[in-house]
Amino acid sequence: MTQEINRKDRILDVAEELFSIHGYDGVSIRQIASAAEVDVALANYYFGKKLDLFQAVFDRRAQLLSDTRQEVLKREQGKQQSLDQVIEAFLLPLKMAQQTGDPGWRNYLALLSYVMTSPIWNKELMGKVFDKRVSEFVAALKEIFPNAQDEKIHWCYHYMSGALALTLAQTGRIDRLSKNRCRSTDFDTAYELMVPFMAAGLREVCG
Amino acid sequence: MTQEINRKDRILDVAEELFSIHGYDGVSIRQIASAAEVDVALANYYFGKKLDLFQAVFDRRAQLLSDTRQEVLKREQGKQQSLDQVIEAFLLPLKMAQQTGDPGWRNYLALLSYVMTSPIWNKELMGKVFDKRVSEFVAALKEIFPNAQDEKIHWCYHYMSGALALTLAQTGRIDRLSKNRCRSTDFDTAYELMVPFMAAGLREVCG
DNA sequence: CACTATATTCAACAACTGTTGAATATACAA
DNA sequence: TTGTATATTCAACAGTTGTTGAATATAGTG
Repeated sequence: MTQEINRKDRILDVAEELFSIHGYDGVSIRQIASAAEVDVALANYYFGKKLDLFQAVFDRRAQLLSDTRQEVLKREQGKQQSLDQVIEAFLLPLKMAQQTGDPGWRNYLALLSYVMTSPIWNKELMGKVFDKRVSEFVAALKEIFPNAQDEKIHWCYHYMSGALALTLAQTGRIDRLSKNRCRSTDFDTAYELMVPFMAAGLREVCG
Repeated sequence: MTQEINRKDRILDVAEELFSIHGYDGVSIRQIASAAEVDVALANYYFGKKLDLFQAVFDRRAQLLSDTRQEVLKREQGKQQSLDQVIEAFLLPLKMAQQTGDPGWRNYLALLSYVMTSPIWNKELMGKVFDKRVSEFVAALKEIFPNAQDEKIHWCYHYMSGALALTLAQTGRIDRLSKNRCRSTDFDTAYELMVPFMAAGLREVCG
């Protein structure tokens, strides 16, 4: 036996991967069950309806991610941080998730991108867990730029959020455009350059 | 009669809207036909398979958008442009599309966002029409930053592309986070702030 | 052993899916 | 008028969808 993992988790893992690639409507429960080598009815037994399964997949790592983010922000709090440090702290949990080497996390980040960019899922799923942490991040930005208009700060976060979402999606487009000089899977470089890029943009618009 | 539009175009319009919201797998041909007040078989008569219909929807405005982009770039060529001007020229076709006031264009831009962020569709659809213009844009950036590493320029474009994609998606998230101080539908402000933001980021990373 | 809660399978349901071929209608040219 | 190309409808197909209830197995407890 290669790995001793229970069926319930295997269903979650497979669903996570397939949903992240094909989206909610692009995957059937039967496909998930088949890939997980499990009977169709078993997915229903554990998770209920298809929507609940999707929710369960999303929730599993969402809370963990949000908690890490809160922890990092609290740790750095009151330290008179620079703009670069604030941004870095915001990105750190994602960096950590990827650095575990767990392919499940990589799939989840792609799923997160799918949810972030979908007009339907965004409202339903992002609000519950992530919006609170984002508001804290925006508040930290406001402290750094006390004279900036709220709207400008929010638009800047929007740009950063978009850049992040496309990174997490791992579409392979940057590989194609750069003739393989850059890799969609190279999160390290993506984060490393993102920090000074976003900091400069913020200073320009809000400074 | 309120509007005299032929059924073929009406199918395209409806498909464009529904695909942009629910994605390819989230919409059935029957839903499209029903919303277009047309028989199911008629969609097949005009466009063939479902995949061909999706392709037709995507292609209809893609070429127009790419052509406008090329035209703008050519017009501005050899004018010793500033970085801001180059970025503005790149965004101009999208701005123009939105300023027509045609809701169809708005739907299409959301569909474009869906394609840009999907690992599956990206490869298949973005390459044919858009990648060429993007390469020209990246080349223009290289002229401005002749000493910058190729990879850095590509990553910067990646960030810009992500910010753009999330804007086109109109998810409503910025409305929620900013307590309605900002609007997802406010493309004018989004573009206006995006230019200095991206220019500053580029200068920081590539300058 | 018997009892019980959990886990898993099987078979089936009604609804919906994309697609098609034949039948019918419409428009237009000769 | 007739002939013909285009447009539109209708009915049906085989396959897939999410979901469920009953049957069976398994594991753990007394």
